Amino acid sequence: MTKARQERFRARRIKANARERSRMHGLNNALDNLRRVMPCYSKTQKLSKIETLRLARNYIWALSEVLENGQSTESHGFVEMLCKGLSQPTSNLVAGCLQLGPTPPILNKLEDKCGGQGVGDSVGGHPLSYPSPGLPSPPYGSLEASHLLHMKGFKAPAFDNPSPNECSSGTPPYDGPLTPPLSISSNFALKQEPSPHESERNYTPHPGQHAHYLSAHHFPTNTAGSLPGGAQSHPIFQASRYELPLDVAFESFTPSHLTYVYTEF
DNA sequence: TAGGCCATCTGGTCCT
DNA sequence: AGGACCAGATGGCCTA
Repeated sequence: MTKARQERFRARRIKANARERSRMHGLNNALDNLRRVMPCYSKTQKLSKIETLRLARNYIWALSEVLENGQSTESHGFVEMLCKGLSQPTSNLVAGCLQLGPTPPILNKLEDKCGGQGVGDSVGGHPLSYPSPGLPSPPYGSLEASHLLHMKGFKAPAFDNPSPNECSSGTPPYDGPLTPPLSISSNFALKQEPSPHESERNYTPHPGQHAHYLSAHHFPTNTAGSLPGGAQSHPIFQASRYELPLDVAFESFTPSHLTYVYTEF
């Protein structure tokens, strides 16, 4: 190879590198645009590329369920769909965002979408972006709901019993094993043995999992008064052995109650 | 310090 | 020939 040819080759390589850089920047810009329309968009706490794609898939799937089956965006199932296959930190982030406050950001986004600008039209802030009333500003509070599901052993039912008919309108093809489920850390002293409510609720414990139940002694006494319905009237306090499967607890108590319990421990 | 994530470089392949 | 796309390699940065 002559020197002149080497130089031509080098110049071509440099040009190709620049094009490749530019191409990747375009790809990243597109990915960033996608991040902006995802739940829990934050400039300071960016989702990774792979998590963005996974969340986008889940988001489309979940919104399809909303449209087709009328599922509530405030339901536990909606959050489960969003979190499916996501890493635990991302799941916690999403769950925390959607379970805090009176108005799910998703709803705000949908409303904004319908009445406002199109995606990508905004300047200096996306039309679908945070915050919504009652929600913390990014990076999403300190311990509150962003940690709410960070509890060892919690496993949402939909994650546990995957089946071909798991979703009436069709679960999106799953591209690999799930990352570890949302986990509830540690301090719930939890039991492996069946709960009295297990059969009633058709709740199936998971071998090797823990943190299945929440019972009265998990609630510090000074929080009892804030339980829904009042401490004495609430079933969890009516019997010393009364226990709630965690998924049921999540339906029964607001995030603030559970957060309170969690932080107390 | 290991692992995750990322940007960049590079060579290969395909298409125009 | 040159551009687009892709995947592997590499090194930097950050965090647990």
